[in-house]
Amino acid sequence: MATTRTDPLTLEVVELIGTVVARYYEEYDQAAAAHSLTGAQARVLGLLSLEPMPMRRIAQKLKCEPSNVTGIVDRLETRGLVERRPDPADRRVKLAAPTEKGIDTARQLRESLSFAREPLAKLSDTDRAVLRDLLRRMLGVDAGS
Amino acid sequence: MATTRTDPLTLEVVELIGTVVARYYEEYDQAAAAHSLTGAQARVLGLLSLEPMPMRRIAQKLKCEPSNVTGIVDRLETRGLVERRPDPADRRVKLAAPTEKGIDTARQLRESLSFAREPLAKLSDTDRAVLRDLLRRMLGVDAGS
DNA sequence: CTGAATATTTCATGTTGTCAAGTAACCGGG
DNA sequence: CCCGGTTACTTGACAACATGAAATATTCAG
Repeated sequence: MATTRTDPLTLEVVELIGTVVARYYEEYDQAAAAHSLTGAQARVLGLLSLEPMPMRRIAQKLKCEPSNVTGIVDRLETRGLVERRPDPADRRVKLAAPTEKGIDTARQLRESLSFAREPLAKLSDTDRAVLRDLLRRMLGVDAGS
Repeated sequence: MATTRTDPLTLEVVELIGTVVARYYEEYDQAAAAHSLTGAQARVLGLLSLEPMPMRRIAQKLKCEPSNVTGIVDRLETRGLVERRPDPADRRVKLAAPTEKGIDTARQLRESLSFAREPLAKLSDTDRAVLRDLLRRMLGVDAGS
């Protein structure tokens, strides 16, 4: 622990990761803003474009209160990007699902996210594989995932 | 660009980085919350603990409007963590500087940020050096920085 | 000295976030 | 069947964060 604070290598890596995080958010918000969406709205729309899901689960994914999701989905619904459907299996549940327009917007969003291109383009395939392995180990992800 | 969307290796790396970003923010907010600070407040306090600076510059660092910074510094000032000082060189400018209590809080915050320890501890020194080099190249940072 | 530019604040407004309370629906044991 | 506990979602009140426009004070160039 004393090591952690004083080790310059670790400090630099942490700082670099901080820079990556900042750039990631910056690009994400920019891409969202280009569609007049906030970051939170873009994130929810992205989630739903993979698979419609109950409000509850959106809150779990976003790590926030369900009441918060109500508002975000409200705004997406007002803009015609998302709709609420009843869950045939449980009438308490409302499934949020993207409309066609929502799916299209989500696709454009994904494509305009230059993060995947810009910084990673500077690395060779081998480099990327090494980076992947390091990140996996760092995050404790098993290779199968 | 078609490459970017279809290359599974790149996609996985982007996803891993997304996970890193999420975990980074999660830990940051947790550490801040432990001191009853919001993420934004902790970030500003961290900035100022390195060096007092004008409101304007805080806004530039945070990439937000100066009027926003007014509120955040207001709240930090109310809690006695930060104070506004006149800039002797320019009477328009107000320098935000941490109080002793603020410096102490910032130090505790830095130390409680386990991100540096937890995930990176899983890597050897050699691994960390490789990771550092990859991130540097990815971000286009010159080694001297 | 005058007028443009800069630093900060204030105000109005909208989004995100929490928490507590309310409504509707499920589900188990009697 | 029905009753109590749980779950899903919404609503309302409130704080923080974010933007933009307008106001104030100061600097600076001409």
